[in-house]
Amino acid sequence: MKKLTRSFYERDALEVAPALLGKYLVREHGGVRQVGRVVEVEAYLGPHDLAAHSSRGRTPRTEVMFGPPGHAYVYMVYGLHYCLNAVTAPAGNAQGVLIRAVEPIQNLSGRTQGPGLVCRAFGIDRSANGIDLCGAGLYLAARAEDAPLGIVRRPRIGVDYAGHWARRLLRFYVRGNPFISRP
DNA sequence: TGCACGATGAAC
DNA sequence: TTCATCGTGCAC
Repeated sequence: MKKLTRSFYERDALEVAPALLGKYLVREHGGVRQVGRVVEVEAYLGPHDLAAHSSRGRTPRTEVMFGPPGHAYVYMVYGLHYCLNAVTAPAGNAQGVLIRAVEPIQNLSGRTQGPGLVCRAFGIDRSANGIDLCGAGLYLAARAEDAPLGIVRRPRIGVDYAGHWARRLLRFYVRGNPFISRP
């Protein structure tokens, strides 16, 4: 497997999101290696995207989003769950791609069909916020034989408050994959 | 300093 | 469809 490099992330989230499908999310800690195949993602396009956290400006929480690409933006939702994003585009653009679901490949227990469940299965919490995805510990990687995938585009989930941004087709998933959070 | 509300998941 | 649960962001 080949770890994705900074340049992979240094592009518009609209481009990075579908490119992440079929890639592998890897976490190595305590001598254990967990692997999941990314099957569902959402793109958040920056401060002008009213569904993106960065649309409220640079705050302590969104600081990482405004930073350099290839870093993990992890936040808590509903006081209960964590969500993992990869920061994309050059620093200051405040874009990101939310990892919504993975297909379990190695050392993952429990369901992984939803952003909160992905973090739970990988043991990802607030302490992972800001981690460099181009380093060790937590990263995304590609396999050599990368067969082309059927990709489905849908509106993002849980962002109905975002006006017309809620209707844009910024959610991407692998066609026919049984591990997506919902059709 | 207080308060309304989530980029969710599970139960009913 | 409802509820759990708490950090954030914004209104006073």
